[in-house]
Amino acid sequence: MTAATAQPRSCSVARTLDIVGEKWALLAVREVFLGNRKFDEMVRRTGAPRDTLAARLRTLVGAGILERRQYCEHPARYEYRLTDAGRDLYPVITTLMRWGDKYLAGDGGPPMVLRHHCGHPVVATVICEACGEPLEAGHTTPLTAVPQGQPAT
Amino acid sequence: MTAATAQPRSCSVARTLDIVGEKWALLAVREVFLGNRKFDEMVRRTGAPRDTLAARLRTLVGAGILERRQYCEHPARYEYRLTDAGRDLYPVITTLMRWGDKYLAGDGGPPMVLRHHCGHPVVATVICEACGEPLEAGHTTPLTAVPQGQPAT
DNA sequence: CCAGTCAGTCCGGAATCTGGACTCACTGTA
DNA sequence: TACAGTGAGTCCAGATTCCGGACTGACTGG
Repeated sequence: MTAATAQPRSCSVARTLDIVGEKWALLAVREVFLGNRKFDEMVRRTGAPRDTLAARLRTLVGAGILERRQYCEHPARYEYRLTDAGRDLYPVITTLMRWGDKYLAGDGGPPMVLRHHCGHPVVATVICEACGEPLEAGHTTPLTAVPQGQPAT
Repeated sequence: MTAATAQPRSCSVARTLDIVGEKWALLAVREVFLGNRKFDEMVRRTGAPRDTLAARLRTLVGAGILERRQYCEHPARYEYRLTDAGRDLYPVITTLMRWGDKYLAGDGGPPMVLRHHCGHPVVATVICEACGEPLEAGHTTPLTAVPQGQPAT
């Protein structure tokens, strides 16, 4: 057994991406955050193939991120609601959004702006909970037995 | 033309996911953050198929997130480094990590811990840059012409 | 009666993913 | 000199997934 057979790193990022690491999954969650909880509405707003979206929603429900709830008996109609775990994905969505706003906005700025209840447009910033300082790559070091390379640039 | 033909929402989240909305892409970026800049090392640490990783790295370089740099002439050897845009993905990675730490950690807690230079383990928190308050789904409302549903739960 | 909504399923072809083998061009060890 | 190992990929064929569009079934509203 040489170094070539080293096992992949076990890490929360990888585990999380196994569930939501796919375009349509996260876009479905975005839609629910925006208040669109119905299947057809999500299809229209995301542009996902109906088949694929149905599969993703099943995964998300199975993972405890969304809850499928019947809101009408005849005919049977369902809506998808965020669980606590789903609501905790909000930071992921907003940080993705901020990155896109910065690097992919065309002329005329970001295509969608959220307003925070403080009155300002939402600009999501990530801080270290302990000290309140903005998190930067160079300011963190891994604390694991698994060998790492040099700390990030 | 009925409502059924409504165009998908144009949004920074969707645009960003077109680039990094795939498991291996983000795991490759994670590796570079951890200091592993070489192709073979990334293959080992992520577990990605070499082919797929090579394709993702090309995409990431094309998108300006990574930079492919030759560090040895004979034989030709390359490493991948983060650009400014790549470094700005750190918040995305850390928020994904926090979610996984909370919902997917098995017994014995998170598989990897980062230490912030303040001395504490990193716990990434997202705040509104304007007011400093933690961002929550219920505290934001979309400001767009595109029709939305009811605000998120 | 007709159109529309809603929540999907079904289909077949296209695209992508996967693991493994293979290629060069070295370097380091025996 | 031979052999093993590293590094950065490419190539392949089979499996899987994705995609768009058509379809279903149970309604509602005009």
